[in-house]
Amino acid sequence: MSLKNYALQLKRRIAAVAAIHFEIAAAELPAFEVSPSSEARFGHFACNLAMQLARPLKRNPRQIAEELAERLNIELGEELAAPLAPVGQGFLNLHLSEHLFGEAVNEVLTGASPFQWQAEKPQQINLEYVSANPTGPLLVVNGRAAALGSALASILKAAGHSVTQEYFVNDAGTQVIEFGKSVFRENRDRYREAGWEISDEVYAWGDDGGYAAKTVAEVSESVFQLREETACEKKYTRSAQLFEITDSVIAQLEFQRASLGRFGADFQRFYSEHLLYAPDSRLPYQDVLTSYIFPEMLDIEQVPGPIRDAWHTLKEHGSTFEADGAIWLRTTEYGDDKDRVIIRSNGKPTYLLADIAYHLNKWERLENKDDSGDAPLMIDIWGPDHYGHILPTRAGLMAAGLPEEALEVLIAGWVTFKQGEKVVAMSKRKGNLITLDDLMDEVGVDVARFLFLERSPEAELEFDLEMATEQSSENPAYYVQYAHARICSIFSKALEEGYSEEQLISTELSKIDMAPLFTEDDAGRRQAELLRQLIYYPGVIQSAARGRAPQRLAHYLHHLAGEFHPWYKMVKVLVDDRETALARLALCAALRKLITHGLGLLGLNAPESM
RNA sequence: GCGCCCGUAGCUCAGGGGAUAGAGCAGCGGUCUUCUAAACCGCUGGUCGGUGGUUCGAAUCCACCCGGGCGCGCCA
Repeated sequence: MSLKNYALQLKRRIAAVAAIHFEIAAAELPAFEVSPSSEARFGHFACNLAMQLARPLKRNPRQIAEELAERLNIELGEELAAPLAPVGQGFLNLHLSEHLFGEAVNEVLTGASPFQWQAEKPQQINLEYVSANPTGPLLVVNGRAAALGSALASILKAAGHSVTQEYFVNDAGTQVIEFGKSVFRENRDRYREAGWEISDEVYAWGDDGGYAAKTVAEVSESVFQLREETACEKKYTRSAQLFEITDSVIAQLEFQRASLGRFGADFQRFYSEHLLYAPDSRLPYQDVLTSYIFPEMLDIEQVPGPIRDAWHTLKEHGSTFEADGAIWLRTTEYGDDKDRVIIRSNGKPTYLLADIAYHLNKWERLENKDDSGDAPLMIDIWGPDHYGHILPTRAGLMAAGLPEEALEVLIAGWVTFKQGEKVVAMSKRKGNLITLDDLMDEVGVDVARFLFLERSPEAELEFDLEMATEQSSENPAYYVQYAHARICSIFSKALEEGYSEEQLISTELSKIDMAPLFTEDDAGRRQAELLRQLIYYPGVIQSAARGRAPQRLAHYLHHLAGEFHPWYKMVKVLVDDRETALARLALCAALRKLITHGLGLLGLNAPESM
């Protein structure tokens, strides 16, 4: 039995048998499933083909199932623990032979990467997530996107795809000016106290910065230190304002990167928006701002970067028109409900054009990288306030000649907070927000990640801070991790009790006969159940990848731990009967490997003790 | 008004055509002399928002309605 695609193989064999028996071309067979059985009494896999055939054959599904069962009993032979027989309206439940589980455990214990799936159509995927403005610390919503994106990246890789994780830095919008002003507002008195010369006119520049003191506090401190350390003369001039802006943005990005690293989000690339104006550092960041962002008017033809190329591409495709002094894109031709401005009447590009340029750039990089011929894919994870942006962006990409499926957008749903009974409202302007760093300090990385990941991505999520902190011992993340710690503890104990190191390594345990596990008592039933869950694991990864649904993996692990703990309580692994003990140790070793792997995909640790 | 998301146990949420709808928390009662009690066992808790439809089969798909959230800028 190959653990990884056993269900798929079964399905193919069943399809082949059915096609011959019912004289239907294989391609004409109705869609059917060989899916994990919902309950242990329904065996290991359930097949609904007979029910699906009822309509095309215009026959009773039970009868179809009878005939199918007869054929399959010959085909599957000794792989089945009991002959197939129709159940309910025509289910065929496959009860697998015990010896297959020995093979499965063997594969888990000896395989280099036993859960790594070989995708039928491996894709080059660019996964972009978080991409918060560099104008403040990362917030909890960003944390949700970070958990989601990094877990999804791992899951997609485990499902056989190739994934690049990317972060878009919005460092070329008017917000960065606001941010620089706000930082200056916090720092100007500090400068003066430290003996800096600042004219009243320059001082007033910070008056109307739009960001709250708390939001810019961390960066202000850091920029002030930088000035003190690097200034030739203590004079704050008008031109120093430019550096107040760029240094603030750069410092903020560094803080964000630190938070992301601590949270376990591993990006291969941070793509700065200002590169869309001037790529390959042809112009330093400061010059991009002064040349293209600060001026009131802009001639886009003078912009040397991808943002102009994107405009040209759209124009060449005949998708643009001029009206009211602005350049518009005919997004309505691709399903949008209104056309969109891409170049304002002052010549400056809108965010939509920048976003199109950025995605075209990503797409080019993907195509250059992909030599397999399979369609590459861009997946973006956006905040919930960007729903309205999906249609225009996709329409823009289609207008530039990309296929509709090129971009897939996932929305990370709202996160609200509850402190006991009170709902905590957050506002960026007021500055009473909870940052990702706050959250990590309060509940820890593992708990935060698990709480985010066990929810479906787009649904709203209410985060009960009291529950996550005070009652953290009853947290689902710990519940799964504790299962792992207990298994590790069993192995330590085994060494104390006279088992040798050599005896307990995976390659040795893989040779153990698993037959002692299949007893007729409660212990045997629970052991069979653990093995049943074990063989579903690769399918769970596959399903989580295909559905972009990390919560399926989180729930699976939770459920598996929920099978393990009662068994652990009821059954002693290190019993006197050596054969039973070794079989149970082999089971534990396989479960440990699985849990470590699964937690790893979600970005959680698998601690050896707790 | 148009579009998207959501409505499932007291609370927070899974399940998104399949069999008797699940978990955590909260509540009640038990369990450490035995590999970790961050655990286990038992009990309590549901018209899956409503009404119609499609289907052998609907919490799941479709239509309409009710309720909650968000989006509909020459902002990002």
